[in-house]
Amino acid sequence: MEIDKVYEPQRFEPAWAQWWIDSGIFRAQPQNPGRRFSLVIPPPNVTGVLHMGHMLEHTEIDVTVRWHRMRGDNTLWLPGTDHAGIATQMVVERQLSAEGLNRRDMGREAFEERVWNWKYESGGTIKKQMIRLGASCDWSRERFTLDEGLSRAVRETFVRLYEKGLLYRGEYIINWCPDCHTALSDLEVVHEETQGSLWHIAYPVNGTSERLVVATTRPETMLGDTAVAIHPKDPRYTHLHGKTVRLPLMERDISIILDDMADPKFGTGVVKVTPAHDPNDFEAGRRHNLPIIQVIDQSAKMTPAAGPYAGLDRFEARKKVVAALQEAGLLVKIEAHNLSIGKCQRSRTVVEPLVSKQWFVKTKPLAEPAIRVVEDGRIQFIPDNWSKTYFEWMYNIRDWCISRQLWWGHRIPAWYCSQCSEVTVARETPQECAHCGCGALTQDPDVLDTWFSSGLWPFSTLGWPDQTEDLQAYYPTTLLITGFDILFFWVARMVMLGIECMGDVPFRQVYIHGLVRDADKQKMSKTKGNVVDPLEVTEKYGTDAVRLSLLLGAAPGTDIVLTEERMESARAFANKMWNASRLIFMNMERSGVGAWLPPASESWRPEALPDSLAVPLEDRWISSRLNQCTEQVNRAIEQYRYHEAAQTLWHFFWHEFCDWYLEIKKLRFEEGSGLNEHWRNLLTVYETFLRLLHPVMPFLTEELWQRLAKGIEDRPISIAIAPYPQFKAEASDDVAEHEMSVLQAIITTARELRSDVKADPKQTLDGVLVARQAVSELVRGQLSALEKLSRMKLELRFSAGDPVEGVTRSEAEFDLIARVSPEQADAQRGRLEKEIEQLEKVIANSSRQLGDEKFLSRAPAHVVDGIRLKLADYEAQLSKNREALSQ
RNA sequence: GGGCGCGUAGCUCAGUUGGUUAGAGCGCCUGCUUCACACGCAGGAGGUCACAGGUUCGAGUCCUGUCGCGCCCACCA
Repeated sequence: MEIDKVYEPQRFEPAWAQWWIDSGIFRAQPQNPGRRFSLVIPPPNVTGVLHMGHMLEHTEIDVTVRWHRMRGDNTLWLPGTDHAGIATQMVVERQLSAEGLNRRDMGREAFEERVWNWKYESGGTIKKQMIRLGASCDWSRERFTLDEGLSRAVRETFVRLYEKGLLYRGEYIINWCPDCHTALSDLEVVHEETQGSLWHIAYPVNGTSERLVVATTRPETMLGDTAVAIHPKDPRYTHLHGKTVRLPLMERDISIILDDMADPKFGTGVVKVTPAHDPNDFEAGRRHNLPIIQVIDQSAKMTPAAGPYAGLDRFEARKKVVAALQEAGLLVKIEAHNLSIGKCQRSRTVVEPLVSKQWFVKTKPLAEPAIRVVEDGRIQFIPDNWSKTYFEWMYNIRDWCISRQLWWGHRIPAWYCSQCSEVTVARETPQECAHCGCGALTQDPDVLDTWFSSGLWPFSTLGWPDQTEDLQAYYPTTLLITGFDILFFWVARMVMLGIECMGDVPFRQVYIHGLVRDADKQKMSKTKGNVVDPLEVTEKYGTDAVRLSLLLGAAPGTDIVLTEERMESARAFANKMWNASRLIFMNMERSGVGAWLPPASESWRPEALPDSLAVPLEDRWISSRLNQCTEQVNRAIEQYRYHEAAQTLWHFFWHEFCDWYLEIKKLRFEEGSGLNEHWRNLLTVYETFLRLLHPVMPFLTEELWQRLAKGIEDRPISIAIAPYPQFKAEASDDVAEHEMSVLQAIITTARELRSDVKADPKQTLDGVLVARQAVSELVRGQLSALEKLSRMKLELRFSAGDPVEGVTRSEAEFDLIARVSPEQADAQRGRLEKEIEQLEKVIANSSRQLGDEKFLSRAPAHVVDGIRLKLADYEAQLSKNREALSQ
């Protein structure tokens, strides 16, 4: 059989496997309990995978499940959100394939350049310019969206919310990005701590000689001031209430208002009020019916209302304003001041609060039931503390600005009548105004926030608003796995919209995994350049190895550190898997064992050898261990403790199956008796383990399983649809586990002994094994295995007998004596002394506890008994060691 | 300002309801190319679990405080 000595994933992982590191184990489960945790990997005929945006754009490799389904065109489709980036990439990928190219061959940079060019050519920039010129735009933007079904769902939702009065269009102050030329939701604004200044400006009070000094971080906005505010109880200023001040530079009289917004302890206690350019001031303006004067426009240039400063950039205007104030002697002082300024998440431009007409969702009525379902436990967060974060946000939620002035996205299904100015909201393009009946309708040029449509994902992907079979079967789904970075953006909105549109929660549990971070624990980001490219590392280490290292790091509540070292060690495990399999396959060939699979539905209880009717100890042992492993893995997966599952699998295979079981089986094959039964037992365990490991390493296990099962008819087409191993109480074998642990102890002791006396590795040592009565049968039966694995020629005794020259090591069940020269024996003393020291320590510890009345009376019996037993062990061993040392 | 979390071996981290000599991977040291695997095998060193109190028969684990670090949210001009 030709199998490479070193694991080379490229040889058997299909090209699309590289896209596949983040699913399989993590999936939403259909409600049908019979199909719980059926593992899915794509059948062999799948030729391409379109992946979620986070892989391509953000390159945060989150270990995420996404419910997916097959499309008729042989493409595995992971329905994601409708980010324009994905849509664009999909279009470009199609173009490439028409040209006989693919993105992997052309490399990441070339591909991204091409994506960018296409975006550019297709109108992104043109649209921007058109907006700047004030032209209307009639682009059919929906051509960029992924799915007509989703567009329908979006329109349906919009209309429903509108009809229920949960949507409104209003003039409010919103976050505006002057570079992207669009409104942003609060969440899309990132705050950055910046060193700024606090300018103190004097406003002369009319009719007095007094001046009110205001403190501001944005002096240029003073051009749009329509009031100054003082605290109603601030004794310094209350006498000025009712008077007006003269707004410097603009020479406009504005009123003095009383408002809580002015904090007497901050600055001078006087606040300038610019309703057009500050959210706080906007609210204050509403309260006091102040006029709104917009002095900065959508491109962050000063408007004609700014008088002499019109046309200037806002930062330029700031300098000029400050200079003019200085000249007028109205600039009292400038203080250094740290403030956090809002920047656009996408373009990093400083956000300008602007008053404009936008669509908003009333979120309070949506948030209330969304809070309740988490309180009631109908949705459960894992780890649970995320629900606190969720509540925190939900309780303080503010209305959600959903209109965007971007060139892609779902267009808002609202039309404005040029006759009566009323709004018509409709699922399909209306022919006439719903209010006056005229036909002069213009559709709202804006599109919806991408998270609006993303929030519909749990049911829009299932065919909603149609009542499809999918919807019946899969909504609500059981589990969502995601990163906390989109808890508010996405998860919270799915919950709100799911309850609103479907009347039920979209999922029962939300598993929040950590973010993947680099070796320095930094969040991966393109700008930092610390991105681990999944394509590169899967190419280098293999998909399964990358996946395994992600899983090993995926402890709940912690971030996942992805380093080359971890991936190397995961690859080493894959290689171990590969080579152990090689050993098995080569020996199968040698023994003339053909393809073979155990009956999948049956227990893996090992079979007896015909000659003795005895079941080989190693088979009973490994079966019991595998059963334990199965239980632990199943439980770990159920509890989302993936790192534990992966580690358990690792330990079982490497340190039990390979280190002990295969080593013993190799000896059996040398002996050459009862081969069929040995094979049957070995392959049963091996095959079961492949199935157990499959969700963690889908490709490797599929490959090995297919080789094992080659030529067998009437079997599952893939390991993926073979049943997942389950714990079987009757498969536990405590006797075998104990007996095996004795054998392991003897062999380990022998190896330590060899090492201590610096025995030549090639030399077989002579020795005596004194076994206690309880294990006499065992060691007699397993003598040849003991001798080979310990490289000792052992004389078996069941009582001390004649004294033996050499070094002695003792355990509860046996003494092991190696015949060595006195010089070699001396080398052993160090270990004995150290062991004695340790034993004395733990004995003192245990004795102290057992002598403590309070401990005896209050500790549970099993703890006390456990310590008693241990103490007896320690003492026995201590005396043996002292004896050995005194020889 | 509010909220969440972290500090355990040189490094990266596990440690489930408090209980018997605190674990893993990587790295390090010694020996070994033994015909599955040097991406390996065998053996080994290395931790007063950030610090200080408290609860308890018993604390890495629970409570309080201190120090150090990280993240999220927030309209202090």
